[in-house]
Amino acid sequence: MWERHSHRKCIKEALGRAEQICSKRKRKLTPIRKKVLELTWNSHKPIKAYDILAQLSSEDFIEKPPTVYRALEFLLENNLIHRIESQNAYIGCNLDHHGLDSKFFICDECNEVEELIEPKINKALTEASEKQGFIPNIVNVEIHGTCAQCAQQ
Amino acid sequence: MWERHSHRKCIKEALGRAEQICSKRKRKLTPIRKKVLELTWNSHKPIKAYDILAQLSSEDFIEKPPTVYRALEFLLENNLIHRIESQNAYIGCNLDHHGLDSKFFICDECNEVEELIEPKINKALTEASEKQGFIPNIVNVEIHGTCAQCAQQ
DNA sequence: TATATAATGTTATAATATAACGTTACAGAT
DNA sequence: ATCTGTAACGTTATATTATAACATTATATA
Repeated sequence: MWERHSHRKCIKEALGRAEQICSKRKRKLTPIRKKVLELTWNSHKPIKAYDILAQLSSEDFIEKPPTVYRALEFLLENNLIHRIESQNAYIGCNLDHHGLDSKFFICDECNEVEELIEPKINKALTEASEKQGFIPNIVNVEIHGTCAQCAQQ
Repeated sequence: MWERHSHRKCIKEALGRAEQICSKRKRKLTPIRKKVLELTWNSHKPIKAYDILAQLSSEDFIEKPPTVYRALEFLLENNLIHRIESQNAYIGCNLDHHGLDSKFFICDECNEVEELIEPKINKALTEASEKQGFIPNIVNVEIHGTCAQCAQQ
């Protein structure tokens, strides 16, 4: 899926967008937060909290779990990253979320994750909720399987 | 949602169904597995592995983590329970799954969980997958919000 | 009965995450 | 410019969730 894209540009865009969002919301994208965000963009694969920790340690950042979890919390709150629940891992987000919903294709072969926006899925979810009288707040959809790239091989 | 149902009957049905499924598949529903399954049915709220452990200890069962996790693994494999990923918790399942997909309404007020089967959601998910060339295997949908019961209050 | 496999027992430890409290940085009020 | 409150970060400790690895026991069936 991603093998030909310019990933450097990808990271740069993500960071630029993060700066914008934070300044709009008057939140600070501090060096630590920025670094953690960068690490979630190192690839299109989810990264684990303790792997982030290890990477920070190898640079001149402080290396205690709370540092990482606080940065992750901040980034999650601002929709700059998401948590892949089925993997206890985190991944950068570059989409505009209307609501608090996210949906992922997770390839079990190469472990790449692609986030998608698909109004038809949202519509089906909303309708099902209404049918139950359930008022949805946060929706998370994780679809595990094989990506197009890996399926070809 | 559930306040008026006969929960004893609910558990009994779940256990009966589990016996059937296991015998059909030639898998053994041993005392430990049965007990763990029962505990996931104690309420319609997800239960944590270490809470199961605590309950087992208070009876005459052995009380080590692997015991519980093995039982959970067996029950998961046979679709007798599901894992609520956003809570690291487990809940009994009484539905027939055609594929490896599950969808939950999770009430953030009372913590009750309702599993649903909704072909329209599956259709939307399948179509989105096809559009990407993604071959889905396991699908998990967790919808957090407020249930009808709690919304009324 | 022999034997292979499944299930369980047991010890230890890995992996993930948070509590609690102290210190520093910084924005806005005076 | 200083005061002051809040946000951010540092630090220690510990809680929570899960698995590895190997020993023992139970069970089915050849």
